[in-house]
Amino acid sequence: MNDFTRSVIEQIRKVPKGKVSTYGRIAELSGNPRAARQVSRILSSMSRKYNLPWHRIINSQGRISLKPGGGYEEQRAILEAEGIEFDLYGTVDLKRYIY
DNA sequence: CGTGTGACGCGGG
DNA sequence: CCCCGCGCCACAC
Repeated sequence: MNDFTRSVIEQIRKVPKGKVSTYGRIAELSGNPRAARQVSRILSSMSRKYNLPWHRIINSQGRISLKPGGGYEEQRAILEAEGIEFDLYGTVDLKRYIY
């Protein structure tokens, strides 16, 4: 595992319950602003093993990136259980919930 | 070693 | 808001 990956795991773990962050933001904090895609890949392949709060990472538009039937419902349910509110378009107010 | 694939992001229509 | 294109990048074939 490289330094970037280690940093991504560390940064994701810092996002507190009731807050969210974005793939791009985690990538920035980890030293590579252009690696948002890698962050998403790390989440999908290592969330279990490294016990990551994967559900707290959404896209830059404030929307869940998983597809309906592909995890969307689960992620949304967990976030709502943590107090995150979604508008009728499935968008969360990043100004309010970003970490 | 090319080619296709995303849990991405940004701009534009 | 939706849909596209383009750039980006590790990874599976």
